[in-house]
Amino acid sequence: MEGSDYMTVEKKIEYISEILREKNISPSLQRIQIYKYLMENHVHPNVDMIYKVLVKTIPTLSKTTVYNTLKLFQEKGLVSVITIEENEARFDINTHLHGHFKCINCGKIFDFEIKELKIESNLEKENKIVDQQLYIRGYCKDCLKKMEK
Amino acid sequence: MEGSDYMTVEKKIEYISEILREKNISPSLQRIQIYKYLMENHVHPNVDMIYKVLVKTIPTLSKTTVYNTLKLFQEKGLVSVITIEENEARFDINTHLHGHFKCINCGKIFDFEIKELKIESNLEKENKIVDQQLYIRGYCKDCLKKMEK
DNA sequence: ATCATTGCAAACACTTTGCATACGC
DNA sequence: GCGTATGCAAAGTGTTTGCAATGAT
Repeated sequence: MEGSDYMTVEKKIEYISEILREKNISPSLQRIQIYKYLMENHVHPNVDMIYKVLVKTIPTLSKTTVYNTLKLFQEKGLVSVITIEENEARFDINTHLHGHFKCINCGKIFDFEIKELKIESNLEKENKIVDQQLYIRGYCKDCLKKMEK
Repeated sequence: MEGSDYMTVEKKIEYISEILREKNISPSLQRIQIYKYLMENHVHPNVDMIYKVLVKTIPTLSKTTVYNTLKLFQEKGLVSVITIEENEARFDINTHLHGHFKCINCGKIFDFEIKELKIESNLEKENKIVDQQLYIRGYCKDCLKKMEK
């Protein structure tokens, strides 16, 4: 729901609280703010990025809480973990299926659209799919231009 | 080339040496054995699994060498890194595009076939793709059966 | 008062780095 | 003999764990 951009802060907090309650998560300040950050910043942040931004408004915040909360969100299907980086987890609010491209030169990660994806029909029938991720690694447009010079 | 299953050890070593030389990698004992292991064991091993098996035949082997070698192979496009696990890298000989399913209950990882995949045409035109990975996380057939009971 | 949540500090595990030793042409 | 490859030990880094303090009902 992208209409959330136009909500007042209070309405947004109530909206997020409701999402959390639906998943049986009690809406604490920390949890609301972490969800709000992910909702407003589709930048595939890692734990440190989330922590550094939120600790400014919640000075007592600890990284453990960020870890705990993201793990909880993940278990409840609210966020998906992007493991395209080899050394750290990144997080994204669960939206429709889309791919992630990572530039192996500048490190940038961006989304791309998946138009069609067909896999073995048995896989979907026999197993229970929780999460799908398509990763592409390579050199991005901008880096290719710089390399030509 | 699956005919490699029927090769004598000597022929296989010569075959691997040639693959390495083509990529400007001097075929040392360690490098050959690591490549051979990946060629014969499509089990998406992590560094430790490779190390523990090979140290039996190469007692002086160190994990650093396994790390170095896999990084080199990766740079030269001989192996692809599977980052479906959140805490460790796994490795696979580069073959045709296929997906990896990871059971979030038992931890098993297995391959599946991708029948069709269409992404934004601009992505392929404008950027240079080096590696593609499709990951699906969920509950596998066997674990679902056990859960029913 | 009780149970859940938070957060500090220490422990863990995978990976990288620095540097000395050994190897190969 | 000289450049490359190897491997040990130490350091680095993201993440988890144990447990005490805090907060909510």
